[in-house]
Amino acid sequence: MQIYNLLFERFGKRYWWPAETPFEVVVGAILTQQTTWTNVEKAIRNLKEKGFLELELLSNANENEIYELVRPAGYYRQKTKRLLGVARYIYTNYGSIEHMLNQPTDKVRNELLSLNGIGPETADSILCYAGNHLKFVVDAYTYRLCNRIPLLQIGDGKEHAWDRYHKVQRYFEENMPKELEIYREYHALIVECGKRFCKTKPKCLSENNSEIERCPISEICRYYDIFVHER
DNA sequence: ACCCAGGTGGCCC
DNA sequence: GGGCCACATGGG
Repeated sequence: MQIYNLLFERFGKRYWWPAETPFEVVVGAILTQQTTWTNVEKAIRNLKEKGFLELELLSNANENEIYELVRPAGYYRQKTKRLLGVARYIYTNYGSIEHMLNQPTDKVRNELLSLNGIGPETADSILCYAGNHLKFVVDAYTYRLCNRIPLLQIGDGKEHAWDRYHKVQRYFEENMPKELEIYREYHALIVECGKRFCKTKPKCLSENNSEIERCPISEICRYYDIFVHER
């Protein structure tokens, strides 16, 4: 939790997830896969203008009328299909995302995971930010943080991706308060820190010294008396 | 002209 | 059950 505090002091409250409704979280979670949020915002804006952030309308939509709206978010054909598939599932089985989320965590999670286009990170994002479920979201930045501190050496490879995901998730969940606000802010703080300092080339651990001084990961390492060297 | 982004699923051996 | 690869746009 010292890590959380250090990140919080540095970046402050993030107010995640940036969305007006739970269903918008679902849409955003799918669109943001392997894509920058600024591109996702454009697609969300397009969908919102046409009213497609409303479940019934989206689930009755045709792929061809969605393609162009989703295009700025990249992978637009694939994401359109996934969006429609998920919307149709929720609409026909529950009528609303809130109704679907109003069930035990594990049941919703397994159901989400069975849908095409929803893997562990997307499922947990929906549970944590659209619902009120205590599920910590793990992403690429979380792995990098674990590796670089080093907190939980986990590697960067794609092998055993699911095992690795749940290993990291369990580690965080076992070591943090069971509070929704902390779950939400912590992941958001890791993303913010990652966007600035944890690119694939570890800027914070190399190049100029002023960046090293300003990098919270360096502070964290200093706090834990871990010697950080070039890698 | 590269490289990368808040992943996921499918196919091949 | 791994190890690759397609998916695609926009910004640094």
